[in-house]
Amino acid sequence: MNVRVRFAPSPTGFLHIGGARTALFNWLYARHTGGTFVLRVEDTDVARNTQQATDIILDGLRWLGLDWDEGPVTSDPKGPSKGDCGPYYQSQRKEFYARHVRELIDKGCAYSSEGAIKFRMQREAVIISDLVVGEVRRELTDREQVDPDFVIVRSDGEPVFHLVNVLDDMDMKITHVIRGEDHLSNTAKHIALFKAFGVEPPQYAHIPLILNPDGTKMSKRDQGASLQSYIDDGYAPDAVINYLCLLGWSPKENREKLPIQEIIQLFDLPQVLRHNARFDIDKLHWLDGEYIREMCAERFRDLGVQALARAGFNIGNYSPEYITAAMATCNGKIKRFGDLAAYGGFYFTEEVKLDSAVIATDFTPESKARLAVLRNAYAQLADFTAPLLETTLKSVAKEQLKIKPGLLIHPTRMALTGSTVGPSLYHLIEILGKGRTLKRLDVALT
RNA sequence: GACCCUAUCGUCUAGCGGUUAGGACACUGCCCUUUCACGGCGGUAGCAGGGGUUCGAGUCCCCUUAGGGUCGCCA
Repeated sequence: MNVRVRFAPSPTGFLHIGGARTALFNWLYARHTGGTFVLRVEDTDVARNTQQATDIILDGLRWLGLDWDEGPVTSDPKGPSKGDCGPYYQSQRKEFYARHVRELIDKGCAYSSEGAIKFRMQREAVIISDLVVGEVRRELTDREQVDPDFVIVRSDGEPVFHLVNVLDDMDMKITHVIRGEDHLSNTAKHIALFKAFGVEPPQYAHIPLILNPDGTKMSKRDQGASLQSYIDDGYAPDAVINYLCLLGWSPKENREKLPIQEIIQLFDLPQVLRHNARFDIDKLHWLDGEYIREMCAERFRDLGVQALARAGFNIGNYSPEYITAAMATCNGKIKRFGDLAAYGGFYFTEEVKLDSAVIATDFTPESKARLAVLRNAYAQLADFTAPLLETTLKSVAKEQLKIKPGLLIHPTRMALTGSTVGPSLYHLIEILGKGRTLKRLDVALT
């Protein structure tokens, strides 16, 4: 059987991290089985859905590297698409829905009620055979006992989610519906709808939800709910993907970090866990650091430059060689690119900001006197390279000042970078160059 | 209120009747070290509770409790 799965987001203006994982699991299953990954945009709510909102979805999926085999090419509902089951925007499928609603009415499966059209739902329990959860016998709730029928077309003529979702899955020949567990109860309605159309329902796989760290449902407004926040904080997409895979699924054998190709190979639906998982930002942070550390110098530099540009640095003012060298000293030291500005931003600003508290503690008259000695020693160096900078500093400390190098190292770092943490001191000085180094030392000495 | 799902360290998980209950993140002790980070060696911490089944239960069954989801003219 040719597997066909789909991700069917509604353009609400942001891509939920849980939605991103649903997309990921669909994508993984498609890639694992050699099937087809379809993207369908459920833009039935005209008032709320804008092209801009759709771009957020498309760009988010692209950022994650989740390419779709069928679906829209642009955020324009009337624009081009790939695949034979289009249009892939629900706003463009009105005729199709209307036709099938008539079919339901003709069959006696649906009827008008107060201007809306309702589906005649069965009263018996529905058996849902789920690849993840197992067999579920879904009984009617007390309210449903009173009226099991549900609206499929609103009184304003707009078809509702349950109907269009089923109709499109049917039309797009979706074989496996992989979605959040919040849809499990609704699946009874969907199965009944499929039956009414005389079509065999797809296989279902309801995956557990991603919860907040405190165990509550992660809603739009919660911290970290939007994929955009991870993009903004400078996480690497492959790290985010890897982390998301670890929520509700395990590669076993005590493995945590593994390449996407291997995940594709190992991933399968029956092994997906049944219980919800809390989002652990600390672990993502760690994983991201692992990915960043293994980046080649070029990728690190390029992503670093992007992050600094986002943070407002004018890196265009510096030479490519300078940028490359500066970035090389930060490579492997940060855990996410959002931290780069604080870590290596001093390379790209002409004035180091020293707060008054630091000046009071680090630049006492005593330490200033020591710094002045170092400044003069450095001023006489013709060769401003790391090994010489190191031996010079150490000899100034030990032989001239008779102190431990650390007492000189720390104020020097503070004067040059404005921070107690940062890249290797001597390499940083070499890159900064004699001009900037002396200038910054002078500023600290005043 | 009803219906559905779920339950191993704080968190993510391995475990699929017999284990000293393993790993990772986080936290933490020591070592390394010019900072930070990395790395190395340790440590704290878990089977929600109660009944069964069984020679034997984290693993199977039931109940309770707790958490999550659903019951919309939202998706």
